[in-house]
Amino acid sequence: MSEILHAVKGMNDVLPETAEAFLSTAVWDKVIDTARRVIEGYGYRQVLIPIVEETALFARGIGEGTDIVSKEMYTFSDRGERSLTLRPEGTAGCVRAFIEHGFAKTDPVQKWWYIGPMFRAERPQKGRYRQFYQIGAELYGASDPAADAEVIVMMWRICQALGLKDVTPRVNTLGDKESRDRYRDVLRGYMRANVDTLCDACKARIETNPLRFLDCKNPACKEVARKAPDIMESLSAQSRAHFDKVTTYLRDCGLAYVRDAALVRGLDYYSETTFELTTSALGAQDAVGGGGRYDGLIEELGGTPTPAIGFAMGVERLALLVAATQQVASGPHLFIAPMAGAESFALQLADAVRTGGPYRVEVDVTGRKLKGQMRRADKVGARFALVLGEDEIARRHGNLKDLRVSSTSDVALTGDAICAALAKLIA
RNA sequence: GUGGGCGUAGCUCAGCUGGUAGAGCAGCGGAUUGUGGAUCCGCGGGUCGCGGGUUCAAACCCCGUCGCUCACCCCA
Repeated sequence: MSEILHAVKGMNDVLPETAEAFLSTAVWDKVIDTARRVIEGYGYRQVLIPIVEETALFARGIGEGTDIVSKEMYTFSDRGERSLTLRPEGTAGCVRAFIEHGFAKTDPVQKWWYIGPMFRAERPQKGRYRQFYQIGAELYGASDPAADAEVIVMMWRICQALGLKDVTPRVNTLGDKESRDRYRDVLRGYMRANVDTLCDACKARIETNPLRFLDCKNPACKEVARKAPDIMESLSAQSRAHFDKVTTYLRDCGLAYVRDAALVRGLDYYSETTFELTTSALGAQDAVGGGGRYDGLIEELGGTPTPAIGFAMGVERLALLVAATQQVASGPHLFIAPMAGAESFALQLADAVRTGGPYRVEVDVTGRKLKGQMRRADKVGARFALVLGEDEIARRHGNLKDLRVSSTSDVALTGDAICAALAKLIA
C-alpha cells in the first residue's frame, strides 16, 4: 500500500467510474460539451495556449502583490536558464498570444475560448485543487458595455444549459484607473477611521491593497465594510455611464443579477466591470465562475492598447454541482452478447450498426457465459441486448431485447435493419 | 503557511477494559448447457498508512512520521 505511487496532492484522476461522481468522465463531458455548445453559439472560437509560460508573464500580468503570484505558482527553472511556471490562470497566456500574433493591428475583435488545466499550489479542499480545469472566454477589441453584458449572460446561460438552479450572478464595477485611485483614497480614510476594529490583515491592506478589505471574511471587518463608502460615489462620469449601461442590458436580457459592492477580485488586472457566479451548494468555495474587464492589461504587457473582457469557470465546481443534482449516464444503446463461435459475426454486425447510425454498440469480448454477459449488459446500462448464437446466425434473425421492460422484438441481423429498429424503439 | 477531523479488504465501515481481523457493497463462479436487474450458495482478496517504543502479547496504549480531508487566507 505504501509502495504504490500516488497522484500528487490536489491533482485528480477523472475516470469512467469513480466513487466521487464529479470526477467521472460522463459528468465532465456533459460540462465541457454544454459549455462549448453555448460559447460557440456566441461566435467564440477555441484556442489552445501552452500550459507553461515564462514566469515574467504571470508576474507582470497578474500582479506581483497578488496571492497567486506571491505564493501559489508552480515555478521551476528550465535547464537552469529561464524561469518558467505552470499557468495559474488562462487570461495571461491568451493576452500574450493576442499580442504576439499582432491581432491588435490586423483584426482587433477576437472572441476566443479555451479549456484546460491551471495550477495553483494552495492547500486543497472541497472544490479547490492544485490542478484544476477552467473553461474560459476572452473578448478583445470591444469596449462597449454590450460586450460586458453579453459575456456575463453567456456565462449564465452555460449554467442554465447545465440545469443548475442555485446560481446567482453578482456584478460590480472597479471603475477606470482614476476612479479607482480616488476610491482607494476614500477607502483608506474610512479604514483609518475604523482601524482599531480591523483585523491585522486589513490593517496592512490600508497601505497595500485597500480594495481587498471589502471582501475580508473576518466578521468584525465585514461589519465595518458593510458601511464603507460605495465606489459608486467615486466613479468618473464615463465609468458610471458604462456600468449603468451594463446593468441595464443585463436587466433587458432578463438576468436577475445582484450588485455586490464587495466584489473586488484578487487579480490586479481588472478594471470597470467585475462579475462572479456564486452558489451556496459548494461549501467554502462559492464561486463557480468569475471574470471582468481588463482594458489595461494588453498595454501593460507591451501590446497596443486594446480593450478586453473575459471570464473563467471552474470545471470541477460545475461538475460538483451537476453530479449533486442529476444522474449522468451514457451506457451503450446496444449490447451484443455472442455465444461461443459467434464472436466474429458479432464484431462485424456491431461495426455495421455503428456505421449505419449514431449508436453506441458494445460487444462482450470476455468470452464468458451468457449469464455473465447479460449481467454486464445490465451493469453498463445498455438499453438493448442482442444474443447471437448458432440459431440466430443460421436464421439471420435475432431478438432485440429492451432491457428496461424485458420485451423482445424480432430483427434481421443487418446493420441497417438493427439501426432502423433502434431508431423506432428509442423514439 | 495555520487549525480541526481521519487513516483497518477495491468502496463504506465495525473491531468492547490490549489476546496477532470482521460485515455490507462491489468482483468472480454456481443454483438455471442460450437471455440482465431479485434471492440463495460458494470463492478470492488485508505488511490493520509507515517507523519506533511499552508489553508475555499492540489494529487498539505512547512517540514520531507520511498521507487524506475540511476549514482559514485567496480564488475557479
